[in-house]
Amino acid sequence: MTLTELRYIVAVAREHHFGKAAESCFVSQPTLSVAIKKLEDELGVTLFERGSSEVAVTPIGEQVVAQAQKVLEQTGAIRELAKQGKDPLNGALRLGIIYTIGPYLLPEFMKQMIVAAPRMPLLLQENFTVKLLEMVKLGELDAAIMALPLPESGLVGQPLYDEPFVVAVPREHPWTKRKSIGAEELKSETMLLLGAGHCFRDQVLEVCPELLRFSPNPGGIQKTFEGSSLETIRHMVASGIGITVLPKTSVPEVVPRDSLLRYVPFEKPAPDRRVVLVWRKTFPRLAAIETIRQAVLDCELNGVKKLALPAGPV
Amino acid sequence: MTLTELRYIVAVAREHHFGKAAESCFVSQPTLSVAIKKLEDELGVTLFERGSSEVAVTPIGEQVVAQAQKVLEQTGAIRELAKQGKDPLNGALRLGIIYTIGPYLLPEFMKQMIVAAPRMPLLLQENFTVKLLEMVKLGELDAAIMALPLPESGLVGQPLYDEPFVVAVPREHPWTKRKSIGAEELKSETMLLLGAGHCFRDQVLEVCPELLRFSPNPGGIQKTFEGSSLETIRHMVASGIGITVLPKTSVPEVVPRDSLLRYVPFEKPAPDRRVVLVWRKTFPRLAAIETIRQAVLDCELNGVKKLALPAGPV
DNA sequence: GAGTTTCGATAGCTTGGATATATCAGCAAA
DNA sequence: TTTGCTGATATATCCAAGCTATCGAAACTC
Repeated sequence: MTLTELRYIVAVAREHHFGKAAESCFVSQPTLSVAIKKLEDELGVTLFERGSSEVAVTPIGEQVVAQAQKVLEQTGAIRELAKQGKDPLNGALRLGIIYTIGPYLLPEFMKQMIVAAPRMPLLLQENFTVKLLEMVKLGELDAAIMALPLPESGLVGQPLYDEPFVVAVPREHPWTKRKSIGAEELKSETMLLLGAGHCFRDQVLEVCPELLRFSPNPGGIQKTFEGSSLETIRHMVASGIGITVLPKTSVPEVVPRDSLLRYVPFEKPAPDRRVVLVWRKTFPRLAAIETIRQAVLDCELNGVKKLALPAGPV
Repeated sequence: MTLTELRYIVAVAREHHFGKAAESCFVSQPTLSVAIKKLEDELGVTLFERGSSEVAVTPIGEQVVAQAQKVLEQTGAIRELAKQGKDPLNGALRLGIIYTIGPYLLPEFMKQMIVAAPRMPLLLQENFTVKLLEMVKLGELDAAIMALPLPESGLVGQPLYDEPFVVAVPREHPWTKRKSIGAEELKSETMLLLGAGHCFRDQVLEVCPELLRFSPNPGGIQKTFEGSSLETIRHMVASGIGITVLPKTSVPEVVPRDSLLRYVPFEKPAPDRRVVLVWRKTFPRLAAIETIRQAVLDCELNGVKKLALPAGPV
């Protein structure tokens, strides 16, 4: 049984005439006759009673034709589904993002995406880098935004932007007078850090490895706060416990006069981190990926360097 | 799009593995891969995301596969329909029968049919020969039982039995003493006949053409009763208006003592009529036709000669 | 890290079936 | 009897579905 044969019998039932049915199917009359014979043989029933100058549909033929029409309608529905699903920018996309980027990138990013891909709702999830990588790999997420460096993952990624680090100090801190800070100076201060798992913690330690020498001494110069976020760290800095390092995108463009914090850049070349978009190499909706990348690049981001580098394995 | 391709994608969605899906479809893996590629190209969407050591179904793929399953179920329903409709003795059959046979054949015939083809209900219709022939020809009936001779009809028929005629007279009629009657003697009596359209009327006139010479004289020896039936004629004979000729099957096997009628056979060779079963040459349920014929032959019919002659054009 | 295994994609070939044209056979009307 | 219409049949052609063999990438093993 083939869909073509079903189309043929529906046409004959409609036209009551093999020749006209063949014409309406854009095939020759013998083609249609043979095909219907084949179907009748396969089903073991006579669908049409061929009389001279008239073709009658047998009772069983009526039933089969009606069912064939249903089948054809349902195949039409498949095409319809495909047509609607054809647009890669149509349908939800599951996007992961790390904790230290999400709160600062998403507000503007979502505005861009709603314009760029109004029919692609985003299912967002904040998590740690390693967890996001795993979820992308398992197909639980379609893509994720995170920062380098990444462990070997078998995924592909594309750089989005480089984001410098800045030092955040209390309003009364002596460094508020400074134009810039050297990385090695951090070790002389009480440094508040995110808990293990946050990649940003590791990135900061990378900038000033000497901080590690005092770890894991909770009463020492370096303090680690598990389960915390950059915002809670920021509040702690405001209270005068210590200082911290923040990614530039988390710092407001204009710091209000009454803010309890002040931000001081690093000496050039300022340490930074590279933010990338990663996805499975096999993910089929590449246009969706590109739209996300473009939406990020279109965001007004405080002091970052947008990148136009090719995608590659990460 | 083909049903085979739909089977393939359903298998892949089920197995999450091209090789196993191919195996379950009894084809080679390349065959299945190529077929799915072809369907994806035709629909313009990616149905499966081929990763290393796992195959994921895309969101649109999920929808398409679900719809494909519906289609396959519905095609299964076609096969099911065909299987049930395969038996020619399954499903109603529309049978016509002439007025002068129906009341006498049907009681026993229906008993036979219920045994021979319990799943083939009969839609019965009594009418005149010419009307029945027309309806069979137009496909409004599937078959009909009637008596020869027939006008050229383009149908095929098969003899069932030969039925002798008998003379019916009032109980007090002098012919009740006779062993047999000659056809030419009828013209001396007041003859009651069915109205025009009843073939039996013509068959009786054929037996004794001299009756026609007095027609259409309503006050004469021959009386015609339009809209009547053999039973009403019989009652009129009982009342003594005249005599009539009846087919043997309408005469009870044993005539009750208190009957107002008596039946006298014709001289040998007794005039008779041939009862046949007719159908369209193209009618596909030949087994149903044969079952009907056999059921008639199995009937206990009063003094008829069953026939075993081949079918032929009538 | 080299070798092995797994899995889907690709290449090349074979064959069956779907299609076409040409023709036939049956039937009805002229 | 002829003519025209209908679906069936014969034969040829060609595409596509199928196969085997092989590749390339990735993952696993030792």
